Amino acid sequence: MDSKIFNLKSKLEVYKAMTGGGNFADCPVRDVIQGISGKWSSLLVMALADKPYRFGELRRLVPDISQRMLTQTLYDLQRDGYVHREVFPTKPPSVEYSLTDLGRSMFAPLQMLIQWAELNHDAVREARGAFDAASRA
Amino acid sequence: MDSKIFNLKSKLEVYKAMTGGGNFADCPVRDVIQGISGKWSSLLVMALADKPYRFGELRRLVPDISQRMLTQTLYDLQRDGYVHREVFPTKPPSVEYSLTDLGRSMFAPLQMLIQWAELNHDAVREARGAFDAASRA
DNA sequence: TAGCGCTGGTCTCTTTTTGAGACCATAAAC
DNA sequence: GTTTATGGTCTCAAAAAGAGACCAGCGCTA
Repeated sequence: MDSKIFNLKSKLEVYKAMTGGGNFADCPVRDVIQGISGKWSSLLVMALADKPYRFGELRRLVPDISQRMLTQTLYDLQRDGYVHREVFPTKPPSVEYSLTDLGRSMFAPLQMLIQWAELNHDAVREARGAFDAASRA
Repeated sequence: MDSKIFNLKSKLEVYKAMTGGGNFADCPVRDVIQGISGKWSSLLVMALADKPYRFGELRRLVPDISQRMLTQTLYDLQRDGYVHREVFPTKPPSVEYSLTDLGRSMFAPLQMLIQWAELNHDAVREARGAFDAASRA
């Protein structure tokens, strides 16, 4: 195994060995991936990678997130160690959210995916269009 | 801008210009990212990156997915052009799912994230533990 | 001093999404 | 003739998400 990135074949074997059952349940990678694969998580990490933002600023930046989900997603990201939450005792108190070192470290590979998305959204939209046209026929 | 990966500051500006409103709504990256950030999507892409699998095989590989969600997630992945579905006229008919070129191309950056998760799941679990301990106190 | 707005939330209600599991047709194997 | 395997769909319950009212504290303004 000289490649830096293991191919998936061996990954599958590793998981099978780890979980003892030959399947993906309780896979640690799943645990981490699911934490950042929510509807809003990657978007917020992306925003915070730019610079720290306050609650209201994030709300305006992502206008179609509900206040409830913004609160909860930030809470989850904080719990998993990606985001730092700091309250400033102004009147009224303001709260600033920023990425931790772990968060920045995670953003690096996430950015690869974002870049791929940026380069390939035309291909995806085209595939979608073709598929829908075919299923209408 | 000599870096291959643009920093997010400029991304934000680009989106603001594109959407005209200075926010993340209708961002094309969101459109693509949300398609692959479902609970099961990345997991299935990961499995199919190994080799083509049949419906029942995937079901056994990911035992805690419901049949309904497996059907639907595969359908969505097929619609977005990541997965190819082929029916073999055996009795009973068998169906094989495989990654398309687009799917394989997307798996490359996804794998970076998977690798990060693999290397850092301890850090995440530790952060989670510390956070929960602190909030109980 | 009475109203208003701004802060970052929480609470409740409704709608959407997901999960659990029954059901289906076909044909081969037992 | 009963069971087994195929890849689904259908229905109903549970969980998650969205919409929007409400809240407390203070500053501003009229």
